[in-house]
Amino acid sequence: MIDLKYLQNNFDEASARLSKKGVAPEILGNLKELFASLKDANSTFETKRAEQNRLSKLFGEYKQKGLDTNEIKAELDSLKAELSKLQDDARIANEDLESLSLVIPNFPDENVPDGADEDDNIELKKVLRPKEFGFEPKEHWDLGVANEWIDFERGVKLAKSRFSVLKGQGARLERALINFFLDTNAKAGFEEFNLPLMNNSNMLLGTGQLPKFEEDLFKIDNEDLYLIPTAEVPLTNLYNDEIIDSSSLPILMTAYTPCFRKEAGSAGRDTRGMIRQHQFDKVEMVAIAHPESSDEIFDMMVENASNLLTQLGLPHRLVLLCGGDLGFGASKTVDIEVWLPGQNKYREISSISNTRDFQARRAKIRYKEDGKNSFVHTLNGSALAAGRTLIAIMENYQQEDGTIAIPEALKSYL
RNA sequence: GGACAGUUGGGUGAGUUGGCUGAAACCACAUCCCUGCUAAGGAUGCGUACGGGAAACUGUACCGAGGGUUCGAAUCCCUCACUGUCCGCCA
Repeated sequence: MIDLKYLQNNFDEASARLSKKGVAPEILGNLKELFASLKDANSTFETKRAEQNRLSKLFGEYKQKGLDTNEIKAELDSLKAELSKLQDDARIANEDLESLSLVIPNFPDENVPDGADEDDNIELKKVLRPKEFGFEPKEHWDLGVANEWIDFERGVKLAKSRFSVLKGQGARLERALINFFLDTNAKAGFEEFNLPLMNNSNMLLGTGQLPKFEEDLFKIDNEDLYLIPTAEVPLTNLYNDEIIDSSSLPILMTAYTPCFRKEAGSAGRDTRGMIRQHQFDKVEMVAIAHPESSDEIFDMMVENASNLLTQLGLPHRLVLLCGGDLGFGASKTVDIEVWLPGQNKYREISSISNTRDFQARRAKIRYKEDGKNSFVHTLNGSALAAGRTLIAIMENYQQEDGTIAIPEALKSYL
């Protein structure tokens, strides 16, 4: 959630910043008005309520002393009627404000480039050079089936399309990757967690998946529970509604979880292969940071994720997302894209974002410093998406005879 | 799934014949004093959010959530959620 006081006091600046994300100024104008009318409604209500409290107390005292209370009673009766309406007004104003403010995206950082979509993203750097194959490199779905690492048909039989089965060496390799990621993250200072894979709606609201993106989530029938689309949700919300002593910051966390996504808006995209699945394995990093150090931690997280690919010998590049491609809650995002020789292109394998205080406001995560409470900054990033890393290994380490070599860094894990 | 009990501030835990309790007491924590040796004693402070005020301070809301009764509810009533214990079932 954006800072509504800031919006109110710096409207032009705020709306210029949000236009980068394609938010129309009129919508922000509405938001500002709703905020003003909530304050109005509250203050009217509070004044009357104070009066009621005062008279009510007096009423009690009169009763005790056996004085005549008729006059006070009459006043209180009329106040009561008034208050019930004022309270409704305030409640409605609050609901209106909330329903709009929760679907307004976060401000992009100043240095986020303008742009509409991924074509306007900026490549920051390339790491490792794609190797030359002396033959035509195959795509992972061919390699996966030929080596009996992936069984697409049976995945569909068990569930539906966009589900697959890993088997034998493929399954072992993915498990090795997960362990390698977790161990490496731990060395970088991230504490490991094992988390509920279903979270309630308030948690999804906290990290920003709800209310706007409900159609992307798998919901459990008759329960206030959703399958998590990323470990960012439970990790960040570990501190939901908590106040952290500033001396404990930053808090660095990592977790392996399966992730579940409906991919509602992706019909027809990546239908073949294992790139875009309803369920996939991912190791996530989350940081809860002091606002002053969140940029530094962001860079460290990008470095850490990139380093994982480097250790695996996988060529990749870092991309700074433009305003139009930036996610709902992010103020800044660097994507890491791994080279897939079979597809002959770079594909996203990690996305590291600083949401600044956007999620912290929704999830009420604060830190206490010198007796004062302020919102923390929250950051998240994949390190890494295990399924896509497996794909990258298959395509980059394929050999002319169709078999797949094992990266040196993983050998101790197999 | 069945039965009973419970849900109060960072923790333990009073308050359940409705108003003097946003909340005792104790612990923890912070600052200070005393004192001195790895202890003890004393003083003060110490929930969150929003609003007013330069500040001191002050108004409103919050005692699991929502609704009701009442001039007034942590305290009475209803619904729901969660937790604990016992039983059943189970990896």
